[in-house]
Amino acid sequence: MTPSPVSDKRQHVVETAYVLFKRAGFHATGIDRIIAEADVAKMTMYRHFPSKDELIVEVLDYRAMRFDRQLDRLAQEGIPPEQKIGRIFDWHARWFRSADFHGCLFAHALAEFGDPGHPVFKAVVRQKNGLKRRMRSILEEVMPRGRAESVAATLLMLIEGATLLAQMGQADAAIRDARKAAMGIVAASRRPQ
Amino acid sequence: MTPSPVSDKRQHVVETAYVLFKRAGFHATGIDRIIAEADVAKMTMYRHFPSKDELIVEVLDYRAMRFDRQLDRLAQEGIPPEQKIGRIFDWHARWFRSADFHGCLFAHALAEFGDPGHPVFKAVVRQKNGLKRRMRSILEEVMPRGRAESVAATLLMLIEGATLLAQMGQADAAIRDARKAAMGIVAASRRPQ
DNA sequence: TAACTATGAGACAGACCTGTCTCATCACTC
DNA sequence: GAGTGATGAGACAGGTCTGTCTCATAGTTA
Repeated sequence: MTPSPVSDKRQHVVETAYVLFKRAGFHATGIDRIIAEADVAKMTMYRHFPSKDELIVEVLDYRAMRFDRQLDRLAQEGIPPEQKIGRIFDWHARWFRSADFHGCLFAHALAEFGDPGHPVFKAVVRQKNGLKRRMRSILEEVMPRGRAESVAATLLMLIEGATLLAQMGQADAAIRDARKAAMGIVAASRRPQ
Repeated sequence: MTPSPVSDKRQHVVETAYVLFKRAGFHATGIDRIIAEADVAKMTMYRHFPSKDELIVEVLDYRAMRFDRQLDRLAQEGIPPEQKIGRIFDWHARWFRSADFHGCLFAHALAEFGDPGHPVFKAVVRQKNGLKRRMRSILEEVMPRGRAESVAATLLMLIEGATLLAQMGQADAAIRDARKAAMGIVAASRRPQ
């Protein structure tokens, strides 16, 4: 069997690193631990990723891509914006309840890499702005652009806050309250039909 | 001069560690760096704090106390709850604009110490619940207890989300949108006078 | 068969980590 | 002057960190 042109070892390292970073954090997870868990030689890892930082960026970008694809699948044409936004909150409710939930990897990355010039920081900003943009374009169906931007930012804050509360063990109340607040805000800003 | 009964070296270490943790994170800040910056012998530190983890908890508790005292000073009897809540958001607006703002140290601690049994994790939960309780007791003046709990949680989520967006360089828009949403939610839940 | 590529295995360097230990010093008290 | 308690200075242990290096091996391709 010819291995796939872009090696599957590479992807395996990314996915293993993701699990470990999620559980223990970035600085606390050593390269040795990653290669042991992935059952891969150290040089194999360093041939694919020139440094740990670049591996971290790769892991974040990979997760951002998976996240986007999942939300893409939820998006269904022809349903009202309220329902589209509601599905995004429902997705988070399911995430909070999942077995291996440990909070938001991107928020955690921001905590450990606070320098705005750092590639990891930039990867986080990309992901968060992506989610905001997604919600904004949904909202633009029923409100002017500037208003949609504001409401999208508010919804993003509710989601981020809910994720933090969920990590502190208040998942159910958090997503319920956040969802309710979000629906109220969207309704209040909606252009009357 | 007799040194104060509870040594001032101890407090000096706490404050130095706070600045370093805030800038670089917890794992990335070594003991050697802390004692160098505080200009203190290593044994002096370890005589006061049995381990780095306990120093971290001390730093967090110290910051939580300072935070509480600052919000206490803002609380003025006789003004309506809306205004009391508004002042909390204003406090955050000023914080976001301050020179050395690097996001929320407690949220960062949660990112690096995700084990719910860890003393650092518990210190974070204490602080966040404290802020929620503060807002809840303000809201109970004008709405029933259960409603106040829900609204307080929502305001907390807005604040946490705004802090995260502020760290990503969107401080002004974030606090403006969060404040506006908060005021709307409180108004909608207010028991009519 | 020969060449090429990806990988495995692990030694190694050099730095950094937390935490312990000893010994000297200094200020204050009795 | 003797004793006491807090501190300074730094060596030290034992471990872990990232990243580099060499050499062997296996599988595919020409």
